[in-house]
Amino acid sequence: MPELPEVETIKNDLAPRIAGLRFTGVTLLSPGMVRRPRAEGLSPRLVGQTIREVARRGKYLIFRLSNGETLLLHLRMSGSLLLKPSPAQADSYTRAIFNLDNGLELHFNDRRKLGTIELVTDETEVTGKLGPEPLDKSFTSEVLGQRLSGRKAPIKAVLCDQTVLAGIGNMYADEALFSARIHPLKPAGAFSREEIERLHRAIGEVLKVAIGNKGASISDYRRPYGELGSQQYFFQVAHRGGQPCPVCSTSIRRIPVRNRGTYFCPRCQEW
DNA sequence: CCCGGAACCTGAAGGC
DNA sequence: TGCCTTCAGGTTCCGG
Repeated sequence: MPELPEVETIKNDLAPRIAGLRFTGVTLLSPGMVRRPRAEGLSPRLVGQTIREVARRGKYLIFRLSNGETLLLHLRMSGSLLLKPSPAQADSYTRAIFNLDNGLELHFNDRRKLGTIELVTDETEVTGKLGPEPLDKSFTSEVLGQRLSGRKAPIKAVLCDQTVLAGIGNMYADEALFSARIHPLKPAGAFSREEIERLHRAIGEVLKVAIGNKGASISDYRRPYGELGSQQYFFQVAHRGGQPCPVCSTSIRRIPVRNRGTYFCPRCQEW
């Protein structure tokens, strides 16, 4: 599942290969994934535009275009972006093909069709409600404390709320909470300053390590040339239910939080 | 505003 | 072998 480290890896892989290229065609195999404009309106507005810049905000992959407009892709749970030499064979999960003027094709593959494609004049129409970027210098532990204050929902759920903090999802929320030794069900607004500082540090470290490992290929995630990430081999608790905690060897538990599989060590993360 | 649950979507995995 | 159910989890919507 692509979260911040996976999208960051895709951005880093794609940017040097496609920045400066021009879109020469778009084929929509699952038009329903286009949120705006209407699917028929996408191609006329996109074709002919040059990619000025490839960026990331939260879990959105952003293509800033020469005419000032912005193409935003979201991979949701099962999406991937593959860069292939043209003509490339679409497979059964290919939902959109973007042709580029140097003969490359960008394939948006998505088993479950939950990914989204948006082309907008003002990208804040899409990203405006996102919380801070967790790796920005301006994201301090004070900011984290302020964002959590007053909230009674489980910290795990609040960490996954993109309007609170952008880019963290199920896997990295579990990893950050383990690293900070915080129980996932504790109310988000009830932490001491020391616990918030621990959580803040854990979020930064977990994300940076995962980016260094090029993301986690738990299910469908692939890098643009089809390579896997390696972060899945280094997870401490995520997707490791029943296995021993790497710190204390207690069996890692899996509980539902907001209907999401949540992994934690009941000893290291005592209530 | 905040919270929790359902819905979206479809292939993979597991039970019988 | 095959049918059926459950699971996966990012986001949005809805009711309380």
